Amino acid sequence: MKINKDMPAEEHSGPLMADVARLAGVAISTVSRALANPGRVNEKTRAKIDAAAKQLGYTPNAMARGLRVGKSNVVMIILPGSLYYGVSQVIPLVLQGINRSLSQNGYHLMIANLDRDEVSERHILDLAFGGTVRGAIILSSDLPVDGGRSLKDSALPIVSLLFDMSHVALPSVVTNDRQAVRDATAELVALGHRRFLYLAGPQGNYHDNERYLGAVEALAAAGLPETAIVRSGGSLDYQHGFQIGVAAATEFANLPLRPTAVIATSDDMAISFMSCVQRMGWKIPADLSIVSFDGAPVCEYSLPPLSTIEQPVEEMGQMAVNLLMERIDAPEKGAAIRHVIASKLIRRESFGPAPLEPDDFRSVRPKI
Amino acid sequence: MKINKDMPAEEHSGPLMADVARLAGVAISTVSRALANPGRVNEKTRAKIDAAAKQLGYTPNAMARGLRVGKSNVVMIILPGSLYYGVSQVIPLVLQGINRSLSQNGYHLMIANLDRDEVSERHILDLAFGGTVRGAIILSSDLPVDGGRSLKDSALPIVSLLFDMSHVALPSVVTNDRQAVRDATAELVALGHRRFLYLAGPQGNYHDNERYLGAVEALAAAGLPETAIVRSGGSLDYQHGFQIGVAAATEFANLPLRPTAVIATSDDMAISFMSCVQRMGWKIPADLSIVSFDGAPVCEYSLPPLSTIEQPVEEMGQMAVNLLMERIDAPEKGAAIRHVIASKLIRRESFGPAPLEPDDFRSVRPKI
DNA sequence: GGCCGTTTAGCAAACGTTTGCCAAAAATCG
DNA sequence: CGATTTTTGGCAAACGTTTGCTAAACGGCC
Repeated sequence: MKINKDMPAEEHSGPLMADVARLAGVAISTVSRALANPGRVNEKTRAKIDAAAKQLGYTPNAMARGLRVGKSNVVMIILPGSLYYGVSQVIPLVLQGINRSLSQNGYHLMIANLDRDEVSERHILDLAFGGTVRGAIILSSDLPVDGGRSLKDSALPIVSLLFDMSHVALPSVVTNDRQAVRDATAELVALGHRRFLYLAGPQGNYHDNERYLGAVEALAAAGLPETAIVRSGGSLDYQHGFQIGVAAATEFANLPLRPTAVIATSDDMAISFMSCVQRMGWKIPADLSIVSFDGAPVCEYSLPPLSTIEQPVEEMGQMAVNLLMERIDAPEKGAAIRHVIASKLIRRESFGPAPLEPDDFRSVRPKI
Repeated sequence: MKINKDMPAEEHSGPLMADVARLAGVAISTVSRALANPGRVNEKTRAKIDAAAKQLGYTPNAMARGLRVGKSNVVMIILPGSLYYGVSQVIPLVLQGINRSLSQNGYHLMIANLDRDEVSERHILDLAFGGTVRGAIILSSDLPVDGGRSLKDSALPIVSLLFDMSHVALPSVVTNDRQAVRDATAELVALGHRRFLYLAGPQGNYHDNERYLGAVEALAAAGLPETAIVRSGGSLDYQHGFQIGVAAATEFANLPLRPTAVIATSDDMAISFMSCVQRMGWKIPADLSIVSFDGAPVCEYSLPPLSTIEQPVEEMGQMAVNLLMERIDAPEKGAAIRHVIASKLIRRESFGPAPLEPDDFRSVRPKI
């Protein structure tokens, strides 16, 4: 007779492996082996066990297995906090791509939001150090820290997506931002543009630096002075990119020497910028060419359709997962590799030749 | 002497509760009580334990705890599959809202994609029956099923978000779609509109029915015939809503009796529709009024700004989480309640009086 | 029938917690 | 100061798997 000294799981619903074993007339260990290690067990018994399992609707308890083998089958994605500055348009695609790849590898996806508060950082570290997750994909340039613990110190395999974190030893999947902007800017120069406006994202953002540098390099290569480009935005105070575009529009309107081409760090800000300046009376692309970043589907349907430098996020997500899987299988293998995926400029109508400059272009302002 | 017969966790990184206990000079059980049950332990010992834990960087193993107590602290969100038909714009907001609420309750968020394939359904059921998740929030109208097992049969607390699933005993958080469309349509009627186009989402979608009925009811109330509204779209073949809008635009152009007002099931399709018809030469809102659904931030920056019926998704997510928490705490309490949250029409420029009808309106077609 | 090679049964020890129960200590009271 | 009540600490058994080991069962072969 069994003495029930403690009473933990009063509501433990499902069938156990022991039930399957009983029904199939085999030992528990055989069931375990049949379900996990193929080949370790006779095909006939295996079929019997499978049938029994199906009949009972048996599902192995993931926590028990995880505890025993010391591994989980969950990967977390750490999203930048409060949030999604420019990339809100593209987040669902990222998630979908990553989730699909993980599924194929038998993993599940957990979301962690890196808000700027202590609680969220603690939660992330609890997941990392508490054995809940097996690996992480991070979409932010700073790693969470909380009282002594730091993600960096964890043994957790991590790969960085969109941001280049190879300098802190994280394998990173990025696009060739700088190159892409350089090319796009060069094209704009070839189209006659001589004055540029750059819409920046959050201060110090990795992409910002890269992209801005790309533009600057292209100007230098064309023999244009550095003053040919004006940088706008760069505040962290905005909830999302749209607001940056709105602010930039008024800034644009007040510039004494108005640029004829705009390069935006994200589609969000380009869309709102474009909307505002058009309502102020400028024509796109007649007065102003615009090109932005991310390749959000909605760009195709703005007025005019927005040229954007597409980040192939699905492909990138897949690659990030692959890298993570490698890291999981062989933790020490390979130092931080930077994988660069080519982004490509999708040319749409927002992109055209520079307007002819009237002699008094300084005072030119369209009538509404 | 300890015999090491099996060798499971070769790489077990972190400190254990036993280490904390040793460092603090107390028993393991005391540590456990100190960390979990406040008040069950002397304040002084507690401080000692906290210090020791922090010094070691100790994080409790979630799987061990979960196994012992028979509960996890993970909730999954089941997203409609291949996917995000119309709501892609709004998914990040939903996720963020839900994640924030869950965090406050000490839960983590796991993503499950309900693609239409067997693998994804199996994964979801593994999560549900394998004890990995403690509850689920579902954004789809059909529940996953896989060989014998069905989500419906699981003891898992589930709440439905956006879709009314109260008829299958799931607490549901929805907006008053029908009412909102009825009101919006009535307003359009009052503005002189007499012919409507309705852009539908995937066939049989709950929202579609509701919203379409709302429009029909408004027409009936105004004494207009049912033929006053034309229904377009409704195919499942499109990857996302944008394509529905494009297809609807050509359909619109070919209608002999052109509608003067358009009601779209999602912002996505409204945006692409609007873009297309404007490029064909129609003026919005002069020739055509448009109103859509979801309240995506981007609507504010379309040209013209798009009127949209906002679904307060953050609030809805929060409510869904609250309902789920109730269900978790008291599984049998309360049958399937339907919580209706008011959506509100955000009136923007895409919404205006009906154009004056020339006598030969049948042949009217703007010149480009 | 004896021998050998596969399979499977059975056992038991983990994995790292939580928790009921009892003993010990501390606090309170007469 | 001893007795009684309250609080706190420690022991050990679970939670549901996996896995190494040994021994037994089974089948085929000479």
